[in-house]
Amino acid sequence: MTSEELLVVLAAVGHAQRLRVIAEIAGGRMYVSELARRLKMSRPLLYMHLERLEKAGLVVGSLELSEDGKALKYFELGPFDLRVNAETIVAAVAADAARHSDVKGNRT
Amino acid sequence: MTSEELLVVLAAVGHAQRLRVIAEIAGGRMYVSELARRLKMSRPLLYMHLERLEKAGLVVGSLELSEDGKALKYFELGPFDLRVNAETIVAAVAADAARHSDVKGNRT
DNA sequence: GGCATGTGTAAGTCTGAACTTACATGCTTC
DNA sequence: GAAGCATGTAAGTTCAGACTTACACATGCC
Repeated sequence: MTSEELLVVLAAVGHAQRLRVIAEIAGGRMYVSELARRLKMSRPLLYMHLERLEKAGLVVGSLELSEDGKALKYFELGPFDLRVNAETIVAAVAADAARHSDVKGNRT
Repeated sequence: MTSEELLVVLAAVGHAQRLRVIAEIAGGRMYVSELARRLKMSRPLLYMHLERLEKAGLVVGSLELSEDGKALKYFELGPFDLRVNAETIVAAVAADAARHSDVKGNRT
């Protein structure tokens, strides 16, 4: 895992609103508008956060059609279990250095 | 652990420069100016990052006197091993809610 | 004294993320 | 066709954090 990949996750999870989003979704999948009401957050804002979380692989969204024909975008938690310690971080940063010297796909 | 405490750590670690700082210090304790040279980062900037990391408990600083009388501020890694998963996050957010209702120190 | 090396901080800029308001679209139901 | 509820996005503002330059101060050495 490169530090870039690690950062995407850490930066995504390092925000109060997004922690709340994750905690809420952890209780079960939910569509965006419903989630916005629960968290008392504007929908566009929630949208932004969800995008960020999704890019980090922390949540997964899927657009579905409800029985009464409404399009609902459901989100649920993606599987993640990250360990944050010196070892993880050193490995990630080292992976960057490796990638930089690894210009043409040759491995060390 | 409240989400606030969790956020201090996650936000601290969720930054490229600070990951580099941690990775560098992981190789052994080092004083600020030396660290700044290694990372090719201005000292005041590094200072800011170190403060942030220290507040999060990720690094520990100690001002020491070198043999030739110079004051050197050494930093080393603090012990940390954080698990980032749904469980951790839910627990942290729940801790907040508990604290809010827990106005007078009574526990649920 | 002057220069090197170190710590510590103040003040300012600048950029990107967070957040708001607003509007487009689509589908039902009355 | 108007109202209600949903998704999706565009445009603007606001603000905190990142970053720079600059300075004050101390010590050791030539």
